[in-house]
Amino acid sequence: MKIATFNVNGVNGRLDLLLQWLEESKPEVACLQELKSPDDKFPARAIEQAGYGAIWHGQARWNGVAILARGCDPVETCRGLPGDPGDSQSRYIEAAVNGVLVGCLYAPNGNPRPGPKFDYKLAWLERLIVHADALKAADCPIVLAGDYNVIPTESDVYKPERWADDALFQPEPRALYRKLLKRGWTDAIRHLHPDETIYTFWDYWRNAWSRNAGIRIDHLLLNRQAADRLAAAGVEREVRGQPHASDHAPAWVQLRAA
DNA sequence: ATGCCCTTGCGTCAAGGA
Repeated sequence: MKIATFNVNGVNGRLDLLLQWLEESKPEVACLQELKSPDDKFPARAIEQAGYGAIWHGQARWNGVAILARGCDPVETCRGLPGDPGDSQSRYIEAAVNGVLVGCLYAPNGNPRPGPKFDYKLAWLERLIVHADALKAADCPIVLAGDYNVIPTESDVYKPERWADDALFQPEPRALYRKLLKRGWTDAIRHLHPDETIYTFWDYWRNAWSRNAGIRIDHLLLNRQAADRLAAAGVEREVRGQPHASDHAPAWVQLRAA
């Protein structure tokens, strides 16, 4: 079972690229972020014609997350990250698909720092830890996939000093990410490829793609049951190199059947 | 210290992204 996460940077603006990717990559489950689309503009018909059932939590202009399931409908279990009724940003959606619980998340960027956006990022990640703890009660494989907007270590960035002042690479969000791992979640890609240089995002600016000036911020975190079934994981870099591409590449895991 | 590039929206520039 292949589960992928892809920050599409505009689900309508890049619909053709998304459909082409679904056809070629054929994930059983696809977690999408940065839809940049309100709910009523989500391209549900085109995605259905591509063979995918879908649930989505959109928002005009920014944010927005969706879960796609090949040949079936995801069974929604949660919409919006719990823990703050005042949080109206569409950054979390969760569903059961063929016995696997999948959380699709888009963590806040947090820039500029310091300031309210950085505070919101830290509070959001704290809430994610609380929710992830609660999920552990479920006796099934769980995958928390998405754009965490956290560069975990110096190995995950082409030039650490360039990102030293950026919210993505601050000690606080990195500590929260480590806290998640310590509580029993496995960073699938790093687990299988401990020494490889792997990026999932390349800035549109400064020819970052052609220089391979990337960072790794899209992660798939696995609970114990999912980690026990982990067969392979990687990043589909070639997607980033296409014309009119998103600034992120899809990342994926392959889980063995139970 | 800032811009760089790219998206969306009732837009003709602003705001957000990372």
